[in-house]
Amino acid sequence: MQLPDKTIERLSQYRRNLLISLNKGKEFIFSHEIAQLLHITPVQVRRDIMLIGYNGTLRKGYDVKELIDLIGRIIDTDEGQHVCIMGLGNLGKAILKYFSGKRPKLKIVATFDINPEKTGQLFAGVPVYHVDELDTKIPELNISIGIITVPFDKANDTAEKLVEAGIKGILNFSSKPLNIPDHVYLEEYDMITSLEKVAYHTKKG
Amino acid sequence: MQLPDKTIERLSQYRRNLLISLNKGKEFIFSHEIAQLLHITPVQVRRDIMLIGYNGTLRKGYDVKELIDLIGRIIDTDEGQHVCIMGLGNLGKAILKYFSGKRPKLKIVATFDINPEKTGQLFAGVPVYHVDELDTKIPELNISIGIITVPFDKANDTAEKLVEAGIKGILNFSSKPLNIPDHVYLEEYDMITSLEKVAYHTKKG
DNA sequence: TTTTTATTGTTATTTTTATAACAATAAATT
DNA sequence: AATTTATTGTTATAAAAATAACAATAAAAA
Repeated sequence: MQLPDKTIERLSQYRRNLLISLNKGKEFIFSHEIAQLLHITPVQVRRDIMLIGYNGTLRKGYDVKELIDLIGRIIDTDEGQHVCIMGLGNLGKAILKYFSGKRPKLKIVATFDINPEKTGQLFAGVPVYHVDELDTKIPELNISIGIITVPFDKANDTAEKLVEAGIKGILNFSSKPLNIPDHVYLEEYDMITSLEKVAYHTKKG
Repeated sequence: MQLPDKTIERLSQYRRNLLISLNKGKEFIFSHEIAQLLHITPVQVRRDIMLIGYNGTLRKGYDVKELIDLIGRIIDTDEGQHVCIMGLGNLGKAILKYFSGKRPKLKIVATFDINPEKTGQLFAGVPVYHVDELDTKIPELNISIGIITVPFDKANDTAEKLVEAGIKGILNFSSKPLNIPDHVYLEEYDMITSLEKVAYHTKKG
């Protein structure tokens, strides 16, 4: 099943909001209710749900639990994936704390830094290794996803090391376009661009 | 001039990379060189540059300095804009430090929190006010952009307060779709979605 | 001087994404 | 029992974005 990128993004958001609804005791939900949660149109919700091959019940809507489970089967693996953070500066620490516990199937199991004052310790319960240990720790801890939070000028080196160590996907916070081979999935997450986009639109208004 | 959203995003990235090239002493640059920096195609670069109405020199390329200046005139205002951060937790602190000094035309001039242990002090040289002071400080400090880093359940309240205080644009890190009127520009910056997107693509590979 | 080459600028085409239209139908209402 | 209504699922259309095609031309080479 080949899903559009934008659908994947929305599925992630559907699931998070559906979990909240489920916790509130909601068993069924209409497309227009999901749409309202995300501020999009009901058509788009139905289309996404169609694309993942789920069927709701006419006049009753979608079974919240079933939909959550299906989205999970699309995004997650059964065993979950292990994640590491490259660079334990302010941003790395913030991201580590931000994610911890939020997504059970995506577990941050290690962080890597070059500063010997940080390495060998635990931060927020997660071990801090030296970058030199990457080659052994990535396979040993079965890490498939790396989050890069190192400074601009170190980003490409870090990415190359991750690729060499056998990483499968990278989430890049460094605002530096990375040079990695096609078989490694790369998601750029550029704060400066986002803020400048707001600046542009704010300027006009 | 009505520019596509994606073009704006790339302009921001062009500028950052052009600044680096300029500092290395590069005066002219070809579309394929810019493309290489960002890992996109030269056609896309030329098209973006066409859209902003700039003209390069045949066989010589684009004047780096002129292009940087033009992008600045598109994204920034002459006087620059003032920015505030809502919530001084780990993420808020990391973002504050991350941005400080990076963009001279977008200056973080205040942070807001509800914790009385934090308010009334300085963090990284920026004053921390209580959220109750929002209504007076936003106009007083001429703040037009707000960055939301508060937890999920406080996000909508915070956004509403910003809107009431007269904010013009919001960058939302809270992973919570916000309920704000159309005249306020909203940019969602959802880390969890980004990570789950990587997870989905990594799973397949 | 003439030809070739490298590069820009722009129009045309394709692909991706979102929106609209609407058929099907279970449930509710009359 | 017949009609209306609300909702899903899907196909059709439109909009946005990316890519391809190519004309124009200055510079370089012949």
